[in-house]
Formats: sequence, C-alpha cells, structure tokens
Amino acid sequence: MAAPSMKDVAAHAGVALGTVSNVLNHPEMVTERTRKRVLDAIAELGFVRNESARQLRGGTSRTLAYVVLDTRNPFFTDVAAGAQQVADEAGRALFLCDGGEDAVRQANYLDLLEQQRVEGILITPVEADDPRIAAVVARGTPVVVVDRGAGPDRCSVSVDDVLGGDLALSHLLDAGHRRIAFIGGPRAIGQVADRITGAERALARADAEPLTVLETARLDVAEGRRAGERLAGLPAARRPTAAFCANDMLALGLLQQAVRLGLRVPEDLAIVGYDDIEFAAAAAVPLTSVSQPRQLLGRTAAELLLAEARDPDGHRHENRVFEPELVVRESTRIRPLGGVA
Amino acid sequence: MAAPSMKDVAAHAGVALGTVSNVLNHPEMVTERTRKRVLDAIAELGFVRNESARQLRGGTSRTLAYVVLDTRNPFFTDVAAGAQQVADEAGRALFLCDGGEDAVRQANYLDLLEQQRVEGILITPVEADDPRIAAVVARGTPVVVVDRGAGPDRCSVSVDDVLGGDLALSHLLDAGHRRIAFIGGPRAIGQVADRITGAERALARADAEPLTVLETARLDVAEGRRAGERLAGLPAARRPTAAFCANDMLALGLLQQAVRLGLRVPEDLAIVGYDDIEFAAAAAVPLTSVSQPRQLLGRTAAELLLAEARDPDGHRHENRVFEPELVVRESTRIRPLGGVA
DNA sequence: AGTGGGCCTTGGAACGTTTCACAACAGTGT
DNA sequence: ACACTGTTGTGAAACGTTCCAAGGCCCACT
Repeated sequence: MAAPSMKDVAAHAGVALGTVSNVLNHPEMVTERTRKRVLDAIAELGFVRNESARQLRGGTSRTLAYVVLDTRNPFFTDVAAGAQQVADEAGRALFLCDGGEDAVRQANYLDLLEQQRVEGILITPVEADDPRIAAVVARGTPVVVVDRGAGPDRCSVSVDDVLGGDLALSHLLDAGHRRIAFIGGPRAIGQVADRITGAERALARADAEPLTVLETARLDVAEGRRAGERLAGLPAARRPTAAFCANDMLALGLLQQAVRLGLRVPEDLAIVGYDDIEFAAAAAVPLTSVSQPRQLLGRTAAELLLAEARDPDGHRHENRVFEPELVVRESTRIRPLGGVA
Repeated sequence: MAAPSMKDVAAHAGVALGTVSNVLNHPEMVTERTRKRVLDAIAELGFVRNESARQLRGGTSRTLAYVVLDTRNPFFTDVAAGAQQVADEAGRALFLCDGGEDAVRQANYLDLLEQQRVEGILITPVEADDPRIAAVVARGTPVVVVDRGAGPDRCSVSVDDVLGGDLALSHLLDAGHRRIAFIGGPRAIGQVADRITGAERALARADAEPLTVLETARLDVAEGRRAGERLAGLPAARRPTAAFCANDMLALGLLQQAVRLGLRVPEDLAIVGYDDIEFAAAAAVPLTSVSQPRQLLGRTAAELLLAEARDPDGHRHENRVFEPELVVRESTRIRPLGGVA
C-alpha cells in the first residue's frame, strides 16, 4: 500500500484534513483532545510528511548544500564542518555534494539543487568563472563561492592564494633554494593558478631559476607519489632542491615517495605544502605548509549565504578575503644534526 | 517576480502546458518546430523545473543519501567515494550528510531524508540498534547499514571488527607486548565495542595483563593527542608498551603527541591503528594499521541499496561481511638499528 | 470530394500539502 | 431568549508538474 497521507490520518482520526495540518503546524490552535487523537492516528499509521508537497505549496526549503571540490581532501571537510555549525544553529540541513574534481558532476549537482529549490548553495567550483554559476545566481538562488574570489554579482569567501604562493616561495628562497619546482594541477583550477602566480611573483624578486612546473591531473596523494618518482628520476645536478605543492595531499604523496626512493627531506629536497591539514603535522617529516582558516571560511560562507537567503533584496554581496599563514616545520628546516625525533 | 513555471513557458511559446511537458519528457513525440519554439521560450524565461512538483506527481526520486558518521574521517569519505561511483553509473545523485558523531543530528537527517522521499539511504549509525532506523525501514524506505552488521530485516555491509581487533592484538602479542592499551570511544559506537571484544579475545589466548581501556569522547586526532598525554604521564613501569587505537585518526594524534613528549615509537610505545587511511602510511612513523576495503564497502552498499529500490518486493536482504587485513609498518616493528628511512 | 488513419497537440485530473475564509459551537452579559 | 464574542474545526483553492484520453489536423487513398 502507498504511504499514508494526511487525508488518511484525518479519516482515521475522524477530523478534517485541515485539522491534521493544524496539529502539525499550529498545534496551539487545536484542543488537547483533538490533538491527541490526531497524533495517535499519525503514530498508528506511520504517517510521514511529504516534504515535496510541503515545499511545493509553501515555496520554501530549509536546506542548504555545499558542492565540494573533493570530499577526500580534508581541507574541504574542515570547511564543511564550519558551514555545518552555522547551518545547525540556524535550523538548516546541509547536504554535501562531492564534485570529485569533475566539472560535469559538479554541473549536474548544481542543476539538481536548483531544481530542488534549495535555500542556498555553497560551492567550490572546479572552474572559477563557470557561466552556470552566474546563471543560477541570475535566476535567484543565493550562491556563495567558497575558496575562490568572485565578481561583484555574488558573495565569496576566499584566502589570498597569490599571497600564499608568495609566502611559500619567499620562505624557500630565504632558505637558499634557487632551483624550485611547483607541483599541482590542473591549471584550470583557480587556486592552482593563483598559487603559481604568487610563487612566480616571489621568484621575480630573487635571482633564481624560473619555476619548474610539474602539472598534475588531480590534487591527490597518488599524483604526489607520481611527482616524487619524476623528481627522484632526475640527475641530482638538474633536480630541484625544493618543491612547493599545491596542497598537502600532493605534498604527503611526494614526501612518501621521495623518502622511499632515497631522497632525504629536507636535505635533498625541501617540501612546502598547502592547507595545513591535520595530517601535515603528523607526517613522516612534519610538513611546512601554508595554513588557511578552514572552519572560519566555512562559517563565514554559510553566514553570508543565510543572510542573502533571508533578505534577498536588502542584501549586498561581499567578497571576503582571508590571509594565509606559513607554518614552518621540519620539511624545510635544515636540521643541525642527526635530527630524529 | 516568481520563478517562471511551465505555464509561463507554454504561454510564451504559444502552446499548451502539456506540450511543454512533452518537450521535456518525451521529446520524440513533438515536432522539431514546436520543440524549438518551446526550448527557446525556456531559455528566454530562464525556466527551471520544479523538482518538488515533479516528485509529488511522479512519486519517485532519483536521489540517494549517505548519512556519514563523520566526514572528517577519511575512512568515510573513501567509502562515500565508492558509493558515489555506483550512484553515478546508475544516474543517481548522492547527498552526503555529516552526522558528526552526533546522534541527534543523525536522527534529524534521517527524518528529513524520509520526508523527502529519497530513493534510499545509506547510513553508518552512531548507535547500531537505533529504533529509528528500524522505523524507517518498516515504513518502506530502503536502508543499507554501512560498516555495521544488521539484523535480517535490512541489508548491511561491514567488516569483521572483532576479527580486526583480534588481528591487531595478536600481532602485538606476537611481538612480545604484555601490557597493552586500547584507545577509543565512546563505547556506544558499535565498531569500538567490537574491536575491544576482538582485542580481548586475542588477549584471552595469551598470558598477558588485561586490556587497559582509555575511553575517548570522539574518534579524532585531538582525542588521540590527549591519550598521548595520559600515556606519557604514566611512570614507565606501569605504562603500556603498546597501544591499539580504534582508528587511524586517534593513532596519528597519539603518535604525534607521544613523540613530542619524548617517547620513541615503537621502542617505548608500539602503535596499531585502524582503517589504514592514506595518511597512515605517510605518518612520522609509518603506522601499522588494520585495513578495510573502503571503496568496495561503499560500492557494495550502494549496489544493494539500488537493487532494493528497484525491486522492493523481490529483494532479499543481505548482510555482507568483509575481512580486514593487518598492514604492518614501522610503528610496531622493532627496528634493528638507527632506523631512519 | 469523402473517408480513414497517423501524428501532434490539448485540456484536465491528480499528487499531498498549507492556508484562509468561514461555519459551528459554547459561553457571557443583557 | 437574544445577540455577541471568541475559540475550534471545516472545506476548498492553489502550488507546478505528469499523464492520459480525446480532439484536431493533414495527407493519402479510393
């Protein structure tokens, strides 16, 4: 048999349909006695509200969604945790959608969410200037771009990735490195491009070789290992003495493979990661990394989103930019001696 | 102005409402010319289908959800990635809901998903025998329990956690440890309880001290660090020589803090983790860990769920149990000498 | 020219809820 | 007894879609 509806509940309790609705939505305007009869009927039939019908009639949803670039990157789950806090406080549900660094899947999610009329969308886009996002915004669904800047037509929260790249390279240059590799990709990902820009900006101020860019297909541990093989395969004379990785996943993979293939870190190869995920500090050689305020990013994004959803007309778009910080650890520190533990 | 509906599109294109629906759902039965007119109108008005209305009328949804125990644990995002693959292949969207190890939040998500009439729910429950789950199943929404066994009234995929605990402890006992701590909690989490059971089973076969259980409030890195402090604070004579952690997050935190406080791993303290997440191998001291087939778990769960959703009556519930494997690394290996890299 | 048959298109019912104007009823004060 | 008030409950409309039976049109064939 089909799921019971309010009509069934009403019949079973011997009241009108509207009364059932009142019990659920305005319990104070129904007598104790009637209310109990209705609630009993609900329990007895196992009635479950139909959210579709509800939303269709009411026009409103209390659901937010975060379309994540890649849920397997702990950076994003930390951001999501920040957003979740705010959603909880505001009585909203938050759905996470894993884009898996795949533009098509991300676009599919975006379409679906718009069709579901969610209250608002957080998104870390694969491609920053995806016209689909602009279209969603134009049609009226609040969108906040996370971890990327955006134009004046929507809100965004981000961290200055150019500055981050600059910090990382400045640190390596200060330590005396002159042949430095960048590992990350694809370049279409805005964060990657910006970090390269920042790195080259720092490089331009120094007397060093141009940045060797090892472009990767994804930003995960496996690609980091692959990069490690490529670096270890180079003759020492041409091998970069330091690597700046677009994120910590790559850096951890690189570190792992480099060590396995006999390179000493940091003596033969210094490594700087990005994001300062929890695991960076616990790595074989604790990782120097560019730290971003992850949870704050998520909290702020969700707050902006809710503000826009609550007052679409009065809302003014904001593009909040946070500053990254360099956290120096062993992977770039020339150790005085033996150095274990 | 309100979002345009099919009615608006129909008026704008000068056709009947039903024709617009046909263009969208059965394009082959509409003339080229008419179709174009309608599609143009859709583009011009920025019409977006209303999924609520659609679902209300059709009664079907093509959305799955995975209520995760904690998205910040990479184990679960790996499981989710497996489920996502299957969902993609089947043309389904998968929403991730972060329970954050919080029973209340998890229950809220469960309610919402049922009200939204999702096609099916994957869940890694905080409490294994939550009656709410049974209720959802009884009312007809397909549910597959992930990473926990379940009764005959629903499907589940899991890994034998008792065996996992046994493997871990057997390994430590073989290495000569006699005073061993278990770190993890809360005990209400089924996986934790089972791993303890397995550990004690192995212990019972040997002539060793009973398991010292350090119960934690959560299964994250911070709690691991806290446990590290507690262990390091003990006088060496009473301090366990080995620790078995309920998951790798705890193990990594423990490792980090133990090393910081001057304990050598594995000489002073051997550590076994659980899950074999990607970061375990890249840790300061590569972590011995009990490995589970994460993606396979997710794939299998999603396949069972879809099978049930497609044929609710013909479906027979299955409780698939996979076997864990111990991956031995440096954190439990007595190193012959100096031992770096 | 008339008829039969395809092919498109049409209009309306139905999905389950919320909301709102209104009916029913009981109690109060005259 | 009556009108009035306030409180509860009722019934119908509306939300935007899909599906289906039925209608309209045009062409080919007799």
